[in-house]
Amino acid sequence: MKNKPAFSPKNTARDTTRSKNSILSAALIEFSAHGHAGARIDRIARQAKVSKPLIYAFFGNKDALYTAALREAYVQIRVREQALNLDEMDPENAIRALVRFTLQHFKSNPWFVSILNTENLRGGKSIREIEDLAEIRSDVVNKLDKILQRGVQTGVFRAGVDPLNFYIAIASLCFFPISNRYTLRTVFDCPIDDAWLEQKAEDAAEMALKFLYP
Amino acid sequence: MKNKPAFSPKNTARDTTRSKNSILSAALIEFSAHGHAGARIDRIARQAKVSKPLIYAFFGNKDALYTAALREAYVQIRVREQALNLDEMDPENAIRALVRFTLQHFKSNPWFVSILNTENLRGGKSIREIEDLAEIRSDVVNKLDKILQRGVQTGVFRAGVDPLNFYIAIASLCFFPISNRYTLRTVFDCPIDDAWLEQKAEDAAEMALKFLYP
Amino acid sequence: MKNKPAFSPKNTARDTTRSKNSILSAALIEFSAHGHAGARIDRIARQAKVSKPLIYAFFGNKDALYTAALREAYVQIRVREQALNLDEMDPENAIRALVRFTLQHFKSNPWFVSILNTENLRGGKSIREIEDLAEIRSDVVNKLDKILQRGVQTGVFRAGVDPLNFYIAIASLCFFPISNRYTLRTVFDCPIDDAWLEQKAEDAAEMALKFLYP
Amino acid sequence: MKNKPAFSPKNTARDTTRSKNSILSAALIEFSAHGHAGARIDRIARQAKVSKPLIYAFFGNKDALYTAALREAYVQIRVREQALNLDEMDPENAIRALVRFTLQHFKSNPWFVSILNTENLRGGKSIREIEDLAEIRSDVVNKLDKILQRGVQTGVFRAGVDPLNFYIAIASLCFFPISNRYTLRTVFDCPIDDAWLEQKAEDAAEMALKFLYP
DNA sequence: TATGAATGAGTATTCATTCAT
DNA sequence: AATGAATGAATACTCATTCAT
Repeated sequence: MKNKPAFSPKNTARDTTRSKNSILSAALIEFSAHGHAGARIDRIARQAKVSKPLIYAFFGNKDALYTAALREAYVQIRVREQALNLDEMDPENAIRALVRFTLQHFKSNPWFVSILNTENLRGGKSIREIEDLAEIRSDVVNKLDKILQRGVQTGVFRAGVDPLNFYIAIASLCFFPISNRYTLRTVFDCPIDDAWLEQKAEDAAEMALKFLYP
Repeated sequence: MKNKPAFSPKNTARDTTRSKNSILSAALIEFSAHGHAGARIDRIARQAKVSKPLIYAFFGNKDALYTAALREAYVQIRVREQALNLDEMDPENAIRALVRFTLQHFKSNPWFVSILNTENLRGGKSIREIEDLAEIRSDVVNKLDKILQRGVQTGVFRAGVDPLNFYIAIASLCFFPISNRYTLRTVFDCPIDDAWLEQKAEDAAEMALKFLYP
Repeated sequence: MKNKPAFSPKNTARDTTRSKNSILSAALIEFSAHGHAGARIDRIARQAKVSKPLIYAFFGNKDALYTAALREAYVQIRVREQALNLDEMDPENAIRALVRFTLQHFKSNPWFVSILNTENLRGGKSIREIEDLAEIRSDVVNKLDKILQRGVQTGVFRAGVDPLNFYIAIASLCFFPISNRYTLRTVFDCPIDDAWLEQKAEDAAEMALKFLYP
Repeated sequence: MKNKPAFSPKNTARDTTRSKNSILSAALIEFSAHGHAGARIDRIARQAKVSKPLIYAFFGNKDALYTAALREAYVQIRVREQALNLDEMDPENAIRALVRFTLQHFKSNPWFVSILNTENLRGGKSIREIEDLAEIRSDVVNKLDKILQRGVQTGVFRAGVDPLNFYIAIASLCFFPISNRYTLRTVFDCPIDDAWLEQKAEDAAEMALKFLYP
């Protein structure tokens, strides 16, 4: 019981960070899987391999933990967005890449889709509380703006397209089929498998491009 | 105690129906406002002005009530869809009208958006249980199909556009800005008021049409 | 399981009252035995032979239950006070009887002494909330007033003694030795048994009377 | 991390005492403000500006800390009692001074009143544990004894009055109006301000003296 | 059909206490 | 001597569900 290795003096600070991150990851999973009301602190503690009181010591209460998890969701998704490099492609292909990436992004991080929906179901009660909004804001709109400008310069795109509204359109086309996959599947009796989503991405890219052409 | 007046024969059947509908309406409101886990049978009973045991007598348990409310949401939304008449318009205007209607539809029936999201958050656990799917399926895809065919015939639209996929694209463009209004508002700092949504509808119609042109 | 006697239709209303009273009695015992913070809803439920949710259904929360128990303590003590009849005694004996009764009263209803102390320890937070103060107010001061007036008339008591302040003095002399019996016992090493308290009552009566003589 | 300066040899003994006293003061405040069950080790630690483990290192557990705080209450109150000098007054004035002092004493040290009540509510569980009772016992009874003897000698007081019982009577008259101020205030609708208490002291002195006269 | 009373099994949160350094 | 991190065992309170009538 007392055989902790003596060569580990850095324990305190590091373990705290590890515990906090562990809790945050577990909370993110739990809240996106069960929603705000359905999430259980018990499960988060078990998943994070810490005790419940530690969660309360670090985060205060369920609401604050949820808010922290929501923020973490954005932070993680923004980190993953960094990987996207569109500067070297020609404008049309950049748009195609952006659309494919966006859909793929939502598909491979379903907890993000879920926690977004959860938060909107709550009327955005918690996202308003987040202070450091800079870390939450997406850089993609800026990237898109550059692509559009390049396209206008080369004459392949028409001018006057608002990058934010255009990005929201792309996000809509990519988010909805994933977010609503279960109801779509039953109501329209379509498979919603990888191939189907792949096709969605192609359609969306096509639609986006045709909207941009002069 | 069991001396209900014998001279009230209509009581039984009619009141039963009224109670059931009252419960269903209350449940729809409650589930879309609070999600599945956050909904409270107590509140539904109070809102519907019936006792809790009556709810259990009619619907069995919370899950079954939720499923019934979900079904009711679709039924109601399909009823409202009937009002839409597109046959008399020329194809382009019909598309424009369809897009505007769809966005308006989601905007004025936010409980539908909410309960759809709730159900998808649950992985579609309940919608699978609904038996009478015919009543749930939308007729809009058929209407859209006819428009597309008319457009192809008059040469204004290109051929080969799948009506279902095209409808899902339109739904995406209309659903997402409403469904995600709260996070969009905070993250992108845009107003999401009526004017903004109006503009969304115009953009969406434009995008849809350009996708259809030859 | 379904063998409840058919001849008991009055059940509902009566059992409710019985449950409420049962809870109230248990709460009174629990709060006076353990103080406000030390009291346990669990124990109250077990003692009252009802479930915890029923307590919450009837009383709302721990604080409200405590307030109700405090009120009940006063109500019960006032009821017991009614038994006291002093009109037929001569003034001096009436004072003696009043003092003896007061001490005996506190001695045989120790939960009253305890809950009074508990409430004062709380700064009177709850007694302020009680609405129907009439039921809580003691009639003893009025009775005492009459005795004093009779005594003044017969010349055995001096005039000008305020009945309320005089009653508080009597209450002080009777309350303190009982309320503080445990610390007194240890600090002054005196027995604080029935005989000792009996003697206290005689001393108090003597002191009270000498204060009244002209 | 363990680089406390070696040139601080006084540190050990003196700081220990300071920490202990700091804890004790904080505990006294906390226990008298919230009772035994309502007191929080956390708050005591914060108030005393030490860590919780230090409290446990010094005192063992909550109960032992409470006992130490109770003892400290008596010690402090006895220290304050030393100030009282009655030898130079004539017996009647000495009694008056004693009564006034006693009431004033309770009024200006309300934590003493509170912790006494708390301990009695606990059935004296902890005061029994205190070993060094000598330090806890009041010297006032001895002082009072001398006054009574002087009064008997000068013929102003009657003989045969037991000083302990008489002191308890005085304590009763002074303790109760302060201890029970909140319930008295509400039940009898009297102010319980300084003037009222002042009057109480005069009444009590008057009552005490009349009890002593031959 | 309809309901007020009642409850078992949770659920967020707290608190005295200990561990590891 | 001293502490930040951590936890087992409650504790007030809730909620879907059922009982008795």
